[in-house]
Amino acid sequence: MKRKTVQRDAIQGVFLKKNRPLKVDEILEIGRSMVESLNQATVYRNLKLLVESGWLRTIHHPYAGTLYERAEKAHHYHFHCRSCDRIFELPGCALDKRQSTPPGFLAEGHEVFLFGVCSSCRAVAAKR
Amino acid sequence: MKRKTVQRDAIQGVFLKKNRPLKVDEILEIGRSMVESLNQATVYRNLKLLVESGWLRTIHHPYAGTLYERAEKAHHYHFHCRSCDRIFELPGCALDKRQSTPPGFLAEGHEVFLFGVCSSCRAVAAKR
DNA sequence: GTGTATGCAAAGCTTTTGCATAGGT
DNA sequence: ACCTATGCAAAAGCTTTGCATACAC
Repeated sequence: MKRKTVQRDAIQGVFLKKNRPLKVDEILEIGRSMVESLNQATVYRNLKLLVESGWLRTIHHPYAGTLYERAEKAHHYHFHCRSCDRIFELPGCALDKRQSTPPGFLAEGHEVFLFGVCSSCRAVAAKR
Repeated sequence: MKRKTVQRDAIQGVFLKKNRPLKVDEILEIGRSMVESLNQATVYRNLKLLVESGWLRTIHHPYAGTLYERAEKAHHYHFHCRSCDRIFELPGCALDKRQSTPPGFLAEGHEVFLFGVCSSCRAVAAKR
């Protein structure tokens, strides 16, 4: 049976507080400000639990590695700015599933990552 | 200056021979059948060189990790079959870039991974 | 002959796991 | 009181790096 622990509460709290995709070391660091003893292994174990229970979802960032975000958010894409290195969440789903899936294939889900320069970085570049 | 070596020749040969996305351990194993002494570190160093020179491209598979494929191939998506675990290359690009990119953002590239069941696995499942 | 690329081994990361024990129920 | 979840430390991938030497030029 799944027990309620202050550690898992803290980990979930981190996501509620930050409301953006997070890396494991960020979760650990922020979580420790809530529960001092919080351990790396505990974070990994709870992330796995939370993904399995459907509370979290993993994102696979080509450069930054694995990120986690709340699963309740609607399906969306991610945009990585190569200038400021931030990750943005893009609303909507612009993939034509029928066109992208060959006959006979069943697509159950997809992950999209875009790369480029975000609007604020472009504005800065234009000024120079 | 970049010297020609039998090791890099072999690594490139592996891609020409297999003509599909490959993992590092596959490249090492197949490459060793061509150059017995081929070393892991050499593979990693040459993969980096070949990516930088534009001969190879990396794919970031959410489960299998990093894969490499020849860069000369046209832009395409990847499909991972959760039943047989194979990775398929899907022709074409069905993403509406304008729709998926917010105003002010410059999208320079994107990576798409689809998950589901491939046609042959579906056929097998249907028979049962 | 000169200097880069290789092989080998060690080290760095990220993630997982074994084990004793604290703590939720 | 029971037994799961935690903390700690070690281990297990994957990738990078330092160093002596082989070999491409």
